[in-house]
Amino acid sequence: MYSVQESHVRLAQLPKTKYDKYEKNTHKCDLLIGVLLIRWEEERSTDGSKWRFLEHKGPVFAPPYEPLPDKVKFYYDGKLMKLAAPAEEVATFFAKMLDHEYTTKDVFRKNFFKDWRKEMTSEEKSKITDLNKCNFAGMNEYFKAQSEARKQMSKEEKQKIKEDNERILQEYGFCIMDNHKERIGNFRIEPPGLFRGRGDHPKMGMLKRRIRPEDIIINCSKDSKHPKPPPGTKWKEVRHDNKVTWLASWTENIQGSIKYIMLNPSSRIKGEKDWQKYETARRLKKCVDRIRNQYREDWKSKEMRIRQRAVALYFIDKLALRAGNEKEEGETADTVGCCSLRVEHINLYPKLDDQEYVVEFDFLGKDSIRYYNRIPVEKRVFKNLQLFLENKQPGDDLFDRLNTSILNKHLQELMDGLTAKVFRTYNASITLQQQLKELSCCEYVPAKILSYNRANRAVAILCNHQRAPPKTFEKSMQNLQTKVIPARKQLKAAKAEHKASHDDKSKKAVEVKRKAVQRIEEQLMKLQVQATDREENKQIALGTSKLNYLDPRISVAWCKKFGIPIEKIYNKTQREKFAWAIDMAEKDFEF
DNA sequence: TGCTAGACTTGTATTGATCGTG
DNA sequence: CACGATCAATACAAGTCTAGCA
Repeated sequence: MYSVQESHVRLAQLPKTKYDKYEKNTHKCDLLIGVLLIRWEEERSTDGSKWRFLEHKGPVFAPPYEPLPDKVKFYYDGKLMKLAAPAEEVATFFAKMLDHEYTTKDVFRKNFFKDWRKEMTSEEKSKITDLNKCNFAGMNEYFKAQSEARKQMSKEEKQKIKEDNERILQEYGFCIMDNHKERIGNFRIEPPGLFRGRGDHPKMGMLKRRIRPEDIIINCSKDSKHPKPPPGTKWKEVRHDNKVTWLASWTENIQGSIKYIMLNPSSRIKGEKDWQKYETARRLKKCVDRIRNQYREDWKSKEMRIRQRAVALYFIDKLALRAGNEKEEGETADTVGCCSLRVEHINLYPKLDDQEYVVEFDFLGKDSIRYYNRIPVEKRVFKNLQLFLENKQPGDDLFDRLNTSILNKHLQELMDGLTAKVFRTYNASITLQQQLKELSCCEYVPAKILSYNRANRAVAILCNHQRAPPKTFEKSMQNLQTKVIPARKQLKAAKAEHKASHDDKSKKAVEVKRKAVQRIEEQLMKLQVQATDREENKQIALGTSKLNYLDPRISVAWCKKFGIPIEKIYNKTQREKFAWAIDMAEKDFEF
């Protein structure tokens, strides 16, 4: 009926011709194949359907709760108490987190306690009225011992677990979409637990309830073998919607939002979408000058809404800010993006140090990561901002005549498929390309990698992808330094010996020493490069931009141009995700 | 026009596996 | 070979954006 093919095999075999027609209009590939592929492409996109055939085995559920052994004690107000399973389970969620800062936060404790009480029997409920009187220490110790025991398991036991996991992966971790076997991204249902919101989240500590088959909607094709629910249970629904890409979904109880099971980034469906994203960004490259001129003109508009739109777009373009959708107050942490900036988030300085018209940004963005930046802007922008601030309170919207929907509608008119986030993709990718051109230095491979990382870093800084310095940072830096010093000494010694051996005219010995010197020199250089890289990377996270913003073809082309093995830039998973680019891009690829 | 549900991308934190070293 | 450091994989939260409805 259909043939099953490994995804990466297909990617390696097929796309050359298929992608070529998008890369260059002139392709030398077989015309017939080209035509077929074009038809295949069109078939795929015209009616919005994402697949024709989809078969999978459904999700893997969290294991049922196993009550604690009797030796594990819980005390309330100093008195021993045995909890019934439902309340005990929720108590273990809290007990496991005792070392975490969360459990000291008022909001977390309050939310937890409220939801915990809902799981109690009426007797438990009447006794347990104060979280401060609960003693979870016994439970906490038990779980610590458990995790310790897991670490101490014998090789055989560990091997057994590994094999079991592998078996589950093989059975549930793949699906068949159209003619290919594809890896599923998250085939396990999230287990119950306490909700851990980021930042100042009003719902932190609430109980994330257990998901049952009755909560799950299955999506697959009619003519496939439908997944079976676990014995004695039923799915909420089985549907056959090929306009969407997900295999299963359920509604989560904290925010009431929908969670999905979808395919791995290595899958065709994700890869094509990713590629499309970068093609949109490349189209923006062609018209970005026009758009920039346009918004600069709009700074002078008679209409306030147009000026606001133009200034916001300028920020999105220049600073790579996110769009900034409105959020429901009290449902989530108070974070903002460009369109939702408030008066309190910026400061204006007509003069600051030796710069004019400086705007200072200070706000919490996605995941409550702080964005702090001071930048000089053009006088017109500055004057506009002053105007927007007139008669406003700190809590008022900076752009009161603008939201993401208005902005995106405008962008759509400027270019087909253009939205606010395309600017982030475009600016990230173009920055990488430029930086790679500027920074590329000597032939030494580790130094080349360093310059790649620097280019990557420039992007991460632009996108504000920060991280807290790793806890082990100082120590690992020291470790590196202690390696560098002996290497220096050795080098010196080797050089001296080398020189000395010239005298005895034993050519062989000289050669040996020369090699030794060279080896140590290389080692030393490698260490120094490593140390520099790490220092510069202290509080910047490179992963997010590498995975989501940088057109992988730029990196692939760079590798090909300088003969750098792709493995130095992308690990196995990343190579799978970017298989399309690795296959497609030649050394002269231009973003 | 505004609102919401839904689908999909992006992001950090945590967990698990692997690697290099004493 | 045990151990900690490091890197990769996983988990899941938090964004963006669209479509459809009143």
